[in-house]
Order: sequence, then structure tokens, then C-alpha cells
Amino acid sequence: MCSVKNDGDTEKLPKEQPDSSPNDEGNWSGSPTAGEGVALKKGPWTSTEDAILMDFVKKHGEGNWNSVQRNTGLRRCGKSCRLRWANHLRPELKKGALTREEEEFIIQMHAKIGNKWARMATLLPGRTDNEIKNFWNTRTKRMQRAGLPLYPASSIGSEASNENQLIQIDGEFCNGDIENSGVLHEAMNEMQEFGFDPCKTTIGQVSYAPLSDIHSTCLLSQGLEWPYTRSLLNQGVNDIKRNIESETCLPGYHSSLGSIVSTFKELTSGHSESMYRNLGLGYSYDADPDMKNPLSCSIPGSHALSHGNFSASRHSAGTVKLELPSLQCPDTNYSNWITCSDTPPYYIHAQSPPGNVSFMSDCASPRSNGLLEALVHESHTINCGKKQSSEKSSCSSAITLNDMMESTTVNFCTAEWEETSDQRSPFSQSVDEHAQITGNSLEEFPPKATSGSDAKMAVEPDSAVSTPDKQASHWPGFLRPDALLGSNWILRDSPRTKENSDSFLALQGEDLCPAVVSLDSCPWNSMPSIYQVPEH
DNA sequence: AACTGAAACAACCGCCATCTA
DNA sequence: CTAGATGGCGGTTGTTTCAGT
Repeated sequence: MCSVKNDGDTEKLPKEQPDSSPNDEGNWSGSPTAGEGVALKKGPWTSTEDAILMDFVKKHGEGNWNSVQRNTGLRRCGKSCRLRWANHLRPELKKGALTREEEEFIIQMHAKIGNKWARMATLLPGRTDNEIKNFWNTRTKRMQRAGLPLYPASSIGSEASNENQLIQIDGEFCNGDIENSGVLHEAMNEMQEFGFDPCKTTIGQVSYAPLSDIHSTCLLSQGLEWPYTRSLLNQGVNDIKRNIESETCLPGYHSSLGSIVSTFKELTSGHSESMYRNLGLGYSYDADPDMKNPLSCSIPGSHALSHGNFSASRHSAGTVKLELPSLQCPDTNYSNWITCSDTPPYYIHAQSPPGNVSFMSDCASPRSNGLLEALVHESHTINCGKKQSSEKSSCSSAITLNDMMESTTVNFCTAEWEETSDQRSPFSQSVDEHAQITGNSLEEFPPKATSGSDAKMAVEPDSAVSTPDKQASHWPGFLRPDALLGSNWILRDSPRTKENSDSFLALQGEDLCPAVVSLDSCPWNSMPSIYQVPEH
């Protein structure tokens, strides 16, 4: 084992070792830290060391970092090698300063997910977590020194002026000035090279994507060895399970989510490799693609609060250390969200969804175990309402968890866009860009939603996907990251539908909790419009 | 030109999760 | 089941660079 601790323990030892190789002018840890008792070098890397490491990676690929030292004689511990490779030698690394768009993206992402540098890095191709972290730390210092807020209002949501509207960080991101000014175009281009369109899913939507999602997509598209990709996917699925199994994530949901956990266990234990391959194509749509109110997930004890410029309110009192992306505070008083006076304006949430959806009344508390059930109920109610015209009576027929998830996940991605009739919503953009990609005309896709029932009809999956095979044929196989979404509701009639659906759930499961939490910010009246609960 | 402080960058450290024998 | 090995992540620190005086 690379004795990291030894490194630390030996720092007191003489740093210059007489037996340094000619090219090694750095510091040394004196005690045997490698398997063969070789003193490991510390400090800046030399070009020779870089060359050795790069050569090793060329020959053996990434991983097995400790074998670098064994096989090459490079006197660096595996950790150091991995770090050097990841932060400096990887060919896909982007050199140069962060662009303004990237910086804005980091700021916004930090408001949403906190110090998840690695995750941010996955969303900024070519950038490393270290780079992002350094930027943030530097920026934090600078802003604090200047007495400026860490999260400028413009980053948090300029649409906050509309009190009935939720913050639209992601909306901005994909629809607004940022994109128009070339937001992350470079990064997006790179993402597209990997086979997916970041704007199609919106940046925000991927914010909670398991780390492995993008990696797997990239790796698969780059022809990396399957086992490695699978390992990454496994990690993602395990993350999902961890999060779901974590009571701290959303204490009240535990019991309800238990079955989901079981589902994940099935997914991860029993399913064939094809499932993983589907995972690989499964770019994780954010559980809360409506993260137009990213802070809706983080009001009490949010990162914006805990890391940002806002003094801790009473909501923060009960926050746990875990960096939960949403509703972390068990003491959250949801009724205060609207009226809370000590909350900055853009944190004020108009929880009442349009359309008299009585979510809160149906469910005493969002934290209650009944939330998912309420979701099911609500979803189904609306769905039934569609079938029964203006009938508003609820449908109490049983809906499977899968059905519920299917009915909710896609809606998360689209409902708010429909609601805002944004022609440039991720969904519509998806259509636009898909048309560009595939060469299909827009007519092949559901017309843009405008509002109300039109919107619902417009995005009716059945109408949206009249030509699943054609679409599939245009996509480069499973490498299309949006294929999973497509497979989930576009190709839901295909034999693989169930499998894909499960994969989709698994992939987005990591932040299932935030997804659930975010439901209250979702326009409920439009939720089932995207994907109707399959008829039983 | 020299000095100084801030910013940027690089690397290490400790902890944790996962894997594997 | 367990302990060691390994890899990953976030926090922190040290060094270098740069701009202002």
C-alpha cells in the first residue's frame, strides 16, 4: 500500500536523499513507503517522471497506480501518480484559465451541490476537481475579502422577481443569456463529442448525475474496456443505493424507498451485462431537472446558505454534516418557505403548484412516508383526470412503484418547461438538437408545448415517438446518452423498455431524494402529461 | 528594481468506500 | 467475515506567479 501516512510521518525526515536519481531533485520521504522499501519522492514532478508515468498509462491504461512504482521504478506512490495523471497528464485536459462561463457554471453548481468538486469536474470536461476547487477557494477568499456574496443574485436566479416562479438557474443555463453568450459551448462541444448534449439534458439535470454516468458514457464511446466501465457504473449504482438507504437523505422516505433499494439490488446483482450497457448509455437526467430552483432543494441548510453569503437561519440548526443536496434539515418548516422572512427573496418558494393540486393537503408533510404515495396518487389522479376529461376525482387504483417512477422521472425533466412554455426548454431544445443531429424535421417530434392541455398533448409520449425505430437508427446505438430517456418513454413499447426503465431509475436514483423533494416545485398539473402511467 | 500581498497553481494529507484475498 | 490494498474525494498547505506600489 502506498503509505500515505508514511509520507506524512516522514516529513520530518531529511528531505534530500543522497540516493536520489539524477532527475530527482525533489523531496523524499525517508522511510520505506513502497513495497520494496523504496523511499518515495515528494514535491513537484519532473518532466522525466511525467514521461515515465505517461508511458506507463499508455501501456497499461489508468488504474493500478501502485504498480507504476513497482513496474517503472518511479518513486512516487500510486496516489501521487493518479493525482498527477488526473490533474496534469490526461490528454483531454483543458489548459488555460477557466472561462467566464465555466466560472459561472461552477458558482451555480456550488450553490446546488456544494463542494462536490469531482462531480462538477465531470460536468466540465477537461477541467479537474482540483482546478475547480482552487478556483472556488480563491474566489471565496476574494469575495469574502471584498465583502461580497459568494452567490451573486444573478447566479442564483434572476427570475426571482417573479415570486411564483422558482429559481431558474438551469433554465437560465440552457435557455438564457448564458447559452446565448456561448455558455460552456466549449465544454458542451466536448460533451457532444462524448455522445451527449449537455444542453439537451441541461446542465442542471446532470448535477446529480452519479459520477460514473458521464464517465461511463465517455468511456463507452471511447471504446474503453467494458470491465472498467462496468466498475464505474457499479460505483454509481452503489452510490444510488447508499443515498437511498441513507436515512439522512430524506428520513421520511426511507420506508417508501425501501422497495426502490430492493430494485437496485436486483439491478445490480441479477441483471445481465446488458443492463450495465444500458446504464452506460443512461445519461442521468437530473431527478430535479426543474432545478430552476436549485435552491429549492437547499433552502434550509443549503449550500448556498452553509457555504454562501447568507447567515444561517433557523433552518440551519438541524442540518447534518452530510452535504445533502436537498432538504437536509429535519426541522424544516415547509410552511415557512413562503413566508419565511429571514430568507432572501430568491429563496422564497411558492410551493403551491398551479392547478389546485392539493399535494400538501394530501400529505401532511413532505417528509412523511406518504410523499411517494402522494406522488403516485397525484400523478395517477391527474392521469386519470386526463382520461376522464374534467373529472377531478382521484383514482385509487394501485400503481406500482415503477409506474410511479416512470411517471415522475420524465416529468421532472419537462414539466416546468412546459409550464413556462419555454420554447427553448431542455425538452424542446432536445427536440431541436435532436432534429439537427438526426436530420429529422421538427415535425417528427411533438410540437412545442405552449400551455395547459396543449402542452400535455404536445409531449404525449405516444405522439412524441411515433418512430422509435427511426430515431434509434439515427443514434449511434446505446452511446447516445439521451437514449435512455428515449428508451424509457420513447421506446417504452420495445422489448427492452422495462430494462431501460430500470436503468434509468437506477441512474437517476442517486439523487432520488432531491428528486422527490423537488416535486413540490414541480408543476403538478403537468406532470403526468409527459409520460402517462401505462395502462394496466 | 525591489518589495509585498493576492491570486493561481500544485501537491499532499486524511478519510472513506470498495475490492479482494 | 475480516483485514489489507487500492482508489477516490475533499480539505489543506506550500510554492510560484503576477500585479500594484
